[in-house]
Amino acid sequence: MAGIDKLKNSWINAVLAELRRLAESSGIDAAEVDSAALVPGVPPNPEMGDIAFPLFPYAKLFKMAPPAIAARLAETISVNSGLDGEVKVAGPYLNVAFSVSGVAEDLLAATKDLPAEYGHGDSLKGIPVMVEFSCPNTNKPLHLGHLRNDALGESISRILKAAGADVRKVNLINDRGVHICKSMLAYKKFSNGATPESTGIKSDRFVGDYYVKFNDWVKEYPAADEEARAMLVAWEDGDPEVTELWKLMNSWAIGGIEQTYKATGISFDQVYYESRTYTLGKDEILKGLDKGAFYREEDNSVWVDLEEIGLDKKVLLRSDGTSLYLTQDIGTAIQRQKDWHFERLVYVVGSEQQYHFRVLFHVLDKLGFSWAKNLFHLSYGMVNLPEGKMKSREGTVVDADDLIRELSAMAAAEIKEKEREGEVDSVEETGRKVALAALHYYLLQVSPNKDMVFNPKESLSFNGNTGPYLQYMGARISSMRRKFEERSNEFEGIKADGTLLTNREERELVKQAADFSNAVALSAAQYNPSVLTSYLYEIAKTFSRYYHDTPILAAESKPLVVTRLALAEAVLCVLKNGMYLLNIPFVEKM
RNA sequence: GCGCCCAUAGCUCAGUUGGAUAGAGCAACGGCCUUCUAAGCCGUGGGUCAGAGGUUCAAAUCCUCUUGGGCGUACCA
Repeated sequence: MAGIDKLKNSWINAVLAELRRLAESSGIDAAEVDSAALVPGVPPNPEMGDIAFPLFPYAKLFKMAPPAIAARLAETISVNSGLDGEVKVAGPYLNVAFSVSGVAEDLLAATKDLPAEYGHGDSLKGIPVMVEFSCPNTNKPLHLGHLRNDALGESISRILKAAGADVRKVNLINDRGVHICKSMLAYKKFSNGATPESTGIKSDRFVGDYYVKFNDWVKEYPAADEEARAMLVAWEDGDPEVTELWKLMNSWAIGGIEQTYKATGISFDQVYYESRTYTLGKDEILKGLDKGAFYREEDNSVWVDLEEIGLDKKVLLRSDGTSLYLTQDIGTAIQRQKDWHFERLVYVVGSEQQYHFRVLFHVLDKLGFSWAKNLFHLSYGMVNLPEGKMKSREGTVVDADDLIRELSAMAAAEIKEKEREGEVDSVEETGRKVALAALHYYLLQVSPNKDMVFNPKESLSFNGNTGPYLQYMGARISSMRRKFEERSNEFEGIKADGTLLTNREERELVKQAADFSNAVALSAAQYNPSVLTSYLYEIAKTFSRYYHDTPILAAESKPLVVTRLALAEAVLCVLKNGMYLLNIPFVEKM
């Protein structure tokens, strides 16, 4: 447990002990003091203390007004507890301003040399968690909606891992179905053998363009739909020519998508392909049928009755015996459990599929799988434009590659405008990293379950509550470190001393930095990276104010320089590790 | 129709699980670059937390209803 949690706990125990003492002296059974009712908070401003105990819940028991209880506790608590700290009565609250020097010492020791594990915890220690995300189609390139999915999936995977879980990231590529055949058909009809190489078009976009062509074509030639379906049948029969084309176009689509993953820092431990999983699940359904979990209709289709969970009924096998999306997901989940014994499986999938996952989890439970209770749908809302939904028909879909390219160019232009070209290592590379910071922060600062609005103009901002702001603070501290290194001989043998950190911002920074692992744990428990975006923005802002007002390298004594720099490095450690959890690139210079 | 989700400043979003005067960024206005990067710092204005009831010492937060919006409710994925 971090120093700050220990300190808080000892004060909680001290207040409880004091409450019991007060009870006994008032002729009340000390067992009547409800420890669960004592929920400490944080005073509205730091001058009022570091921890607050609202005493309303005890008014009834003591038949005293809360301010009177606070006053009585304050009289004796310091002496009885032996704890070091200033106790302040603020109306019905008992506030404590404790000494942070012990916390500061722990913090400076724990963050020395910027260990990448600082902030990691064990709230999910050893739990194998599989996280599925992205799941693209191979008929078109990624768009803004995928970027939210990818950002959430990658970030929550990193967060769960930092909370101690054993995480396995998996993708399920939707590489079969009639939509793929549509691209293939249009390619056969219109390409004249063109390739991504011959045209210089990014390969997933190249495939997507034929999907668009198909949709134009089918308006004039409705039989194209029928031809696409026929092609799917030929594919399922293993027709060599169709299979060959399918392989070729899939390799283009997937190759292009992988380039985008690389550009955005997304990766997977294992990739599943729907072309190989789409027949799974059938046997399991038949087993369930034997056990009486499902029932067969006269037309031979198999159904599950969902009345137990307040829903209707759902088909699991078509009358011709073939699988559906749901059936495949059942089979895939079982297959994954065989591949890797997860305790939890998190599906990062849009909120429009909530119904699907309720059914999926329920069916797996009915089939008797113990792990079915730990399946979780991390449902996220849609990304809309200021004008409304993105619509491919109206061409308002924001392409992922285009967006990243535009953002990167804007960031690069900003670097030039600020005349920092000579300072950064590479304008292009730094611009790209700043762009990703803006994008990922923007997508992750919103609670996942909510729909969000993406305004292409405003969202591209690099000022204020944004990813680049975090990068900027990191770069500033990095810069200070370099300057310190140049003069390090002046400070030989001088050690950081936590007791020197006494001003308001220093105390705040110590407390905030010490709280990092709690923020990580909370973020993991809630499957919500926005907990971390808020936390990091707060600490960055505190630091920004601090170094604006307080000289660090020019502090009045050498021990103070060393100590303040160590504090800055503690903040840097938090920023760096925290940004990693949000997939926001760290930059030494910007 | 039924189910799930959402509604907080002009705009985009937070709000630590029910606690102190509801916060931040953007936008607007006003200050601060011979001093560790001005992608910054400080300040001003801006709110009936959609509305109405209820529970509670205490509600943006929990419950009910109403209004407005989104998404589902396929032998599609």
